[in-house]
Amino acid sequence: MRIAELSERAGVPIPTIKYYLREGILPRGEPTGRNQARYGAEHVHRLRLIRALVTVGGLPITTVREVLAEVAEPGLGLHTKLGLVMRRIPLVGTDIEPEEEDRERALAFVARQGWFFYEDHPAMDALAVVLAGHREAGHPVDDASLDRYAAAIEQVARVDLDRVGDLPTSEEVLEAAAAKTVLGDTLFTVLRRLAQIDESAKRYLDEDEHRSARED
Amino acid sequence: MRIAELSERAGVPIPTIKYYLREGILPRGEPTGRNQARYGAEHVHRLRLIRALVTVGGLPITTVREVLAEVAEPGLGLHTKLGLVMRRIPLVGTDIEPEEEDRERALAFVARQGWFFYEDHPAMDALAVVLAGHREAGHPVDDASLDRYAAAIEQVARVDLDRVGDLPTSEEVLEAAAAKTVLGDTLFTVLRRLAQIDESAKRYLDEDEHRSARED
DNA sequence: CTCTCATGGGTAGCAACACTATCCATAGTG
DNA sequence: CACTATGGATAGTGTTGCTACCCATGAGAG
Repeated sequence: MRIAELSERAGVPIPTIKYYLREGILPRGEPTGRNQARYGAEHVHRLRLIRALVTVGGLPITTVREVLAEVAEPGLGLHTKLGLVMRRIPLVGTDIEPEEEDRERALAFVARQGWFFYEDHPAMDALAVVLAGHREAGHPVDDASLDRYAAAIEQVARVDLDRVGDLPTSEEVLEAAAAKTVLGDTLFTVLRRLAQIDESAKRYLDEDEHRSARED
Repeated sequence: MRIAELSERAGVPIPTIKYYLREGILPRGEPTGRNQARYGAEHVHRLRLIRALVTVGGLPITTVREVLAEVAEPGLGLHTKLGLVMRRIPLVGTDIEPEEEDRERALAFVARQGWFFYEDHPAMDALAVVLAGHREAGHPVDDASLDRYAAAIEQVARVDLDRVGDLPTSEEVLEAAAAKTVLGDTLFTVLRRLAQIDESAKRYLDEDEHRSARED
């Protein structure tokens, strides 16, 4: 197919497709002449993936390029490779500089959970930054809450990894992992909000009704 | 204190403070003359809160204004008010239009969990959008995974609401809830990444080591 | 009281980001 | 053979979150 059909099928405007081609996040089609190229189903799939990562996952274009390039790069074991892909996905817009105190809490936390971790992993930095952010905002997180979160999150990570492993090629595993991580972050945020609504309703809804009854 | 000291204590440059004043997300100081005003500790606190919401939570400035304005607005019961504050916090950059199928799955999901919900709540739309995103990206989420996520998230929401309720004034409760929701989204993402690393290590690290041993 | 520098307030400018629009030589198509 | 579509490049646009500059006024040092 040519660009018009690709645009049609993926639901992405032609100028945007050209932009992605320029940026190297969508591979060029197979050239069939000086100014013609043929695109395939994999281009449609890639475009839809990019759109989802950008709009739903909120990933910057440059990161999409890095992540997809890393996925395509062959070699190494699955855990190692997965780790490399994950490192590309940004976690926090660093501007807040964590104190030593925050870094120590981050380390103590993972140690307390008995989690396997790398001391210099960006996610560890990010944890320190987030703890610092809470503290600076005047709403610090206490260790007890952190530990209760951790117990729940372990379940989540188990689900995350469960279905991914049995895909045929390691490139498919990596793409699925990247997509499910990025989109899963958003999914997760949404589910948390829904669960909060439920929890808040269970705790305070009666109260509110009594209150508005009193106000009548 | 005057602006220089405020800037110093909050760690925010003077031009940025002026910008926040213009945008109405930082209240004006008490005027002491035609071009003088006095700022207090509450301004320092507010500035730090704004910085955390923007840099760690990734909230747009306009949303910060809306959220803080909503928190300051008095009246109504706590659940109702909390709901109004939460509605201000954006969940997804809508560009993907969910299919009927996605909306139905979203509704079926909350019904299956027995969660209290509002059919037209932005979080319900967001869930449909996220499900659509996964599907369009070629990595749909199955109901079984969704349900397992839900079980874990219920725990999280319980922790979220546990410590907030016993603050003295309802404005404090609301600010805390808003801050912990926004910053908590980021915290959560980071914890998930750390838990994924642990889970991936537990599953694949041995494999990787054997593999690199074979490659020696 | 005067000199100097800081302040509040406003307007304009800037860098990054994610597209869009325009242009042009060439290809495919009726 | 006319005429639209294509690939490729270069330039422009709108939004966001600041940053720089300007100016009249005010505070504080000497």
